[in-house]
Amino acid sequence: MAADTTIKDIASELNVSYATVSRALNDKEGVKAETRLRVMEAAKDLNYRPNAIARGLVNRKTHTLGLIIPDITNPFYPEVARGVEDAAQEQGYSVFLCNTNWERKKENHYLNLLAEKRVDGIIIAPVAKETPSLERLIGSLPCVYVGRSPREAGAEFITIDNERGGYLATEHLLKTGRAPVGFIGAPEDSNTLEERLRGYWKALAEYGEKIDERIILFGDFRRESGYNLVKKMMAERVRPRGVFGENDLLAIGALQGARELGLRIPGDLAVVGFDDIPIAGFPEIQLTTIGQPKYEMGRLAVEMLFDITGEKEMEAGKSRRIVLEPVLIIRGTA
Amino acid sequence: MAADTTIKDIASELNVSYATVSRALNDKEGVKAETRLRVMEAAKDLNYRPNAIARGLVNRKTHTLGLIIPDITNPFYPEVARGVEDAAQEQGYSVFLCNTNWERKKENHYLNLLAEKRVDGIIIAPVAKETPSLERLIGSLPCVYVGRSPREAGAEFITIDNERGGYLATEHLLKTGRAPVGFIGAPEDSNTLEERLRGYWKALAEYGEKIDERIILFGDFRRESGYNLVKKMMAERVRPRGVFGENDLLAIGALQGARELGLRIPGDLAVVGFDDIPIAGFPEIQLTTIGQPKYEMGRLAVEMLFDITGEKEMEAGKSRRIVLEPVLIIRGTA
DNA sequence: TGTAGCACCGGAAACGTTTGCGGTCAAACG
DNA sequence: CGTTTGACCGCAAACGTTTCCGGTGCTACA
Repeated sequence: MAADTTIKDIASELNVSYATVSRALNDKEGVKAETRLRVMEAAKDLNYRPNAIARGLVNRKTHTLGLIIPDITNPFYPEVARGVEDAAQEQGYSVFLCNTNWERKKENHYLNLLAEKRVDGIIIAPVAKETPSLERLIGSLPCVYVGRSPREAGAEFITIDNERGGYLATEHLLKTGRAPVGFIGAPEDSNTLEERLRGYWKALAEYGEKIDERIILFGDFRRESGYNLVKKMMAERVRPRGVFGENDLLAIGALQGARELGLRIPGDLAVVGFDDIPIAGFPEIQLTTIGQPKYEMGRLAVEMLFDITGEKEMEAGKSRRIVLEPVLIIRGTA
Repeated sequence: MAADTTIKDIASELNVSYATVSRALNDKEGVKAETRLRVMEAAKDLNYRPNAIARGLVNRKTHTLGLIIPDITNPFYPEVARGVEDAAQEQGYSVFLCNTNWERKKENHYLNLLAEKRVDGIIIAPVAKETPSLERLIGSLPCVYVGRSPREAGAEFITIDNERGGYLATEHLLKTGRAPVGFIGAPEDSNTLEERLRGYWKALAEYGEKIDERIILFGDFRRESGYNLVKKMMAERVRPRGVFGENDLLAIGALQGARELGLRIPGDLAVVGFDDIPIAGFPEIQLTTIGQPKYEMGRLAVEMLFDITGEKEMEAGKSRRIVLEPVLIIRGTA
């Protein structure tokens, strides 16, 4: 709008070259202390604001990160978002927050956009099992996956062991005598489904239970889905006495659906979720679940990114391909 | 990293000037259909990606918005964030999400950063009653406030009538015979406190109750604060039979603290909150509260922004200074 | 055949920085 | 007094685009 004052304005005001102004403003050497002072002063007077766009063009660096998440409305993601934002800001970076709403098309769109905007790196919690459009970018744009370990070798990631998490959840249900236990999940090819489901299968197998497709139900990631699915599940002939929800929102929905059916929790039906979102710990909910260090994962993702770009090396001994150990948090629902 | 291919690469590949390439790529006229095709093809072959930085420099437009919110972890804000993101994306804009963590220093920092990055506009849910550093920017950078009406004339905003909301909440408590009713709020100079508190006062006055400082308590914006504050309040000699929480998180914390004290809700203590975050409607919570159209507010904010910049006029009749009517949502806690 | 008009294209400036290179000037050295 | 040195600074190129202005060649008309 109102024409910004540029480095040239300062230069002509002071009768120096604008190279000098640039040097003065950036604390580069080769400019007299007095000149530097005059420049600083003029800059303040003229209300000068460096143009990060121009700067980015010549430096080929934008000091900007892209963060792609599927659903900012799911309390899991804001937590990791805070982690990445805090860590990024500490290094003077800012972040583009992109919400894919679980749509691959949108994910794709944002991936391209971020590449065009020449962000210095991307952190992504992908929508689905695979992200082909990203794989094409890798190599030209540093990237770390969070929450899922990507198929391709060479890609960096931070995640927890989803299979083990699924196993732990199901095992807990089984160990406390809740067979048969059902599964409530998101759409078939979602990012973490497969692994968590595999953990579920594994526990079933280990405890001599067989897989029953009638109580393995898929919907979407919203709470309502858990609510509907549990009702559907309870209408089957095999009535499960335990349910494992792929995430907490789903599990909480299941809780609510079950209660509406008149079931007592955990007496008639035990429920365990995944993520340990803040609400899960509310006294009114007390959801048994699998914990993930969300905020820390966000931070770590940024650290890994900076390690790749050379912006800042990680502490020795830290890997760029981290899979964290999930922990079972036993509360009231199982 | 791997050197990006530029418009010049395409040009030299095809033995045309890069002006022509630019025209072809941007669907400008003045280039033969056949040439255009050849350019498009070469662009695809060379995996060309327009450089938004360079583009932004010459166009003086970044197609980027800044969104500043105090706490992405409070479910209120992700909701409005989704609104702005969706609306922005529809016009081909992306958004910088900045989280101030209720710190004015960080807010300030981000304001400067966004200005340097030459975003095309800013949407801000401010930390405090006043935002001096922003006021200096206004005029050079289009901006709309959300959730609070700024002091200065001329600034655009979308908010609900916080005073009326506070009034409605308190009135409901009073009308149902819950006097004395206490107030739980955030730090003294927070963005919405004053107005909501004024509504509280007004209702008190209207119902012949007098203000009792002992049951007007301030903490921060987290749930824990509500939890602690209600306990403190209940230790006073004047034992309130109703509490109005400045936001839902606070109110829910109060709920939990009160229950832990052995109080029955709403029998012994009635609680009403503000915001109507998703959890408030959970069967386990059933918080009576004041509703705000969060998502819509986000959308409207960017519409207003685009109206200012001339990017896209708003529908006729819509104002750029909107104060919405709050609605009381009666559920189980009052 | 000369010329006006038009479609297509190229040259070059501009956007606001950073930075390599070279120039000036004074001090210091022989 | 001449030369070297080093501190300070200016010039100009570069980053990757867009866009204005003009030039070329062709068609169509007089």
